[in-house]
Amino acid sequence: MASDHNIAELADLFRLLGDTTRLRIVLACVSAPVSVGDLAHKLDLSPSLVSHHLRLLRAARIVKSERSGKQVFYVAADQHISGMLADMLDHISEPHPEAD
Amino acid sequence: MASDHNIAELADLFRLLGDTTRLRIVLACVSAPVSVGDLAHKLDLSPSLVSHHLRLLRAARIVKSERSGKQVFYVAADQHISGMLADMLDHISEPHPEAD
DNA sequence: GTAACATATGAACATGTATTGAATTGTTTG
DNA sequence: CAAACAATTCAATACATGTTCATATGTTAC
Repeated sequence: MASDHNIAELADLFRLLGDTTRLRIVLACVSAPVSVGDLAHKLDLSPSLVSHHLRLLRAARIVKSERSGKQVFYVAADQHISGMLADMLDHISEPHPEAD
Repeated sequence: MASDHNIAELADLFRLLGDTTRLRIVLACVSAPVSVGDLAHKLDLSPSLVSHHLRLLRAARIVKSERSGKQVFYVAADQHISGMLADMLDHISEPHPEAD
């Protein structure tokens, strides 16, 4: 079964991905590193907001960061994250059978 | 790529699973139907709170309900949900490689 | 029908958190 | 060193939501 610690950690992961803005940010840098500014521009968000969210995502090891000159690039932390997100998108895009 | 609608739906799913109490409830009825009272007793929660959460989970098609006499039994809505949760638990329980 | 039980709902409260804008830190270029 | 750019941090605000308690609905047994 699932330990309390695992449940808490899993809930943390879900909670972070459960915000539309944060999820868009993760999906935008899931396949290749993107700078904070590019993310902000691409998603029409303020750099400040993007940075706030990236800090949380980084702390949870959902993304990792790498500095290159003035810019900092973020990308999905590992294959687990990107693969999981792909699976979840598959799950969502499938037709929902009617049930109660 | 992921449409806005898909992103919103996926974020909803994650958001609902991102609460410890709700996640415990889902995990407790992932393999077999459990009544509201049993869930409350097993998880040491008030029936009211459990019912509130089940309503949200049911609306999002994460669980489905079936009445049997006075009791209402809840169980994971489909294989996608239970399989996804198993995968996620695997992901969490694996050791985290050190990275930045 | 009434009583007892199981579940659901409503309102109120407390807590958490997403967002914003200003100020700060870090980095490169002159 | 100063200026310009990128990113981060801080404080404040607005909003969402988890929890509680009281009340209501639905079901079975007497």
